[in-house]
Amino acid sequence: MIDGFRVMPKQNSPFDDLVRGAAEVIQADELAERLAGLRPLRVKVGFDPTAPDLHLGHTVIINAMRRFQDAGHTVIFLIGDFTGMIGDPSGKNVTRKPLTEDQIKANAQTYAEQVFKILDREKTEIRFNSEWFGDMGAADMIRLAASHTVARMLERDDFDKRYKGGQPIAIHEFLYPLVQGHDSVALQADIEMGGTDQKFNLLVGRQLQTQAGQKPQIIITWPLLEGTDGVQKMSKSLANYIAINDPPGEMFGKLMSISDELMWRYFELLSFRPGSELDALKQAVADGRNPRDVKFELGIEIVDRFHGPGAGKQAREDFIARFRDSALPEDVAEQVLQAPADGLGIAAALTAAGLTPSNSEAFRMIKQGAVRIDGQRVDDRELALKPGFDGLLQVGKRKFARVRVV
RNA sequence: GGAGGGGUACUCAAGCGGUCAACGAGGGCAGACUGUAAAUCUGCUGGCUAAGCCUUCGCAGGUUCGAAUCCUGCCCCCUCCA
Repeated sequence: MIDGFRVMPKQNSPFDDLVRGAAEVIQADELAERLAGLRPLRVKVGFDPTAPDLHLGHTVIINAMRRFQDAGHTVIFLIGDFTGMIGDPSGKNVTRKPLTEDQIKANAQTYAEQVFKILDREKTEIRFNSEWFGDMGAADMIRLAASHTVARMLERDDFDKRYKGGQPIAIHEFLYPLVQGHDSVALQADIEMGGTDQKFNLLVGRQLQTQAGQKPQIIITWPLLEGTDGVQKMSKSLANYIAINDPPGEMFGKLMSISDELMWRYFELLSFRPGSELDALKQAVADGRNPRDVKFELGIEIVDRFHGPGAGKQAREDFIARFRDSALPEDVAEQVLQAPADGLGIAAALTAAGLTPSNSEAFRMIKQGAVRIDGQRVDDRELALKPGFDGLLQVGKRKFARVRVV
C-alpha cells in the first residue's frame, strides 16, 4: 500500500517504526534519503484550535510526532489561529463559527496541556500561523491565490463531489489549502503529517514550496482511528471515543471492551512498542495465549501514558477484581440522600444518585434485573430506602453509587 | 425572482383523521453466554406522585367528539429554472 516500502531495508527498521501504521508516505525514498542525512528534519503538523478535548484518535498523529522527536528531529506544533479566526469549513457544508482571539488562546492552552502528555515539551516548536498571516495584505493574499488554478482545486475529492453534486463551495474555501500550504513555506518544513483527509492540502504545500524554491516536503498521512465500536472513526459525537482525560478505570475498561481484532489496530497506531515486539505478541496469541492478557498489556501502556507509571497496573487490578471476580468496588464516593419519613423510593434513589437518567429508566432497569443493592438483585419496584439505609447501589455491571439515606 | 419537494423520537425512516408514546432499521442500555470483550440470543429504549396521568411528530393558530395526519400563516432545508 505504501509505495517505496519494498525498497526499504528489512522489516522493523527504525524507518518502519517511524511510519508504522501510516496510510501513505509520498516519496518514501526521499524520506529515507533525508532521514539518512545529518540535519534534524523539520516535521510540521497543523492543528485547528477548535476541539480541545483530545481522544485517542487524535493521538495517532501525536504519537507519530513523538517518534520523530525521539529520533532527534524537530517537531513543529502549528496552531492554525489565523485560519481559526476565519472558520475552516473544510469537510462538511456546515459553516464553522469563527473563533475569537481569546477562545483560540484558551483552546491552544488546553491543547498544549494534553499534547505534552505525549510530546516532549523541550523538543517541540510551538508556532501560530498568524505570525505570517496576521499582517499579510490583500495584495499578497491575491498573489497567493494566483498560485493555483480552479481546475486543480477541483481535483480535491470533496470539492469535486460538491461541485458535481451541485453543492455550494464558497470562494474562501479554495484559500484554505493555499494558506495551509503557505505555512509549510514559512516554516520550511521537511515533512508534513496529517490525516488521510488532508492529503490534498498537504500536496498543495509541496507545490508552493517548489514555487518558492524550497525542496518539497514529504507527506505522511495517518489513518483515522476506529472508535471502540470498531467500525466508525473515533469521535466524540459518535460516543465511541476514549478521551485522554478519561479516568484510569474508565480508560482501561473502554480499552478492554474493544474486539480482539481491533486490539491489533490499536497496538499498531497507539503503542510505542517496536514492531518486532508486536509481531511477538501476535505470535503468542496465535500460539494460544489468551488475547485478554495481551489486551491488558495495551491497556496498561495507554493508561500509564496519560496517568503516570503504575496507573495502568492499578487499573488492571481493579478491572480484574471488578469484572473477573465480580467484586464490588471499594472506592465509591458516598452520597447522602434526603428521604421523606416513609422512605425514598428505589427508583428515585437511583436517579438521585445519578445511576439512571429518570425514574422511568430506573423502573425499566429494575424490571430487567439490572439493579442490585450490596450485590443483591432488587425485584420490588416499590422498595423504599428508609432513613439510616447505607449501601451500595448498582445498575448494570459498571454503574455504582454508595448511598446513605438520612 | 419563478416552479416543485421536504421538516416525525439519538440517527435514518414509516405513518397521512381515531386502535399512535407513534411500524421498521441502526445506535444505546440491560439480561443470558464469555476470556473482558466481540459474535449470538432475549428484552427495553418520552416523562410522572405509574394498572392511571401528562407532554411529544419544524413554530403558531384553526376545523373536528377526536389531528403526526385536514386548513391558514410563519420559520428553516433541498431540487430545478432564471
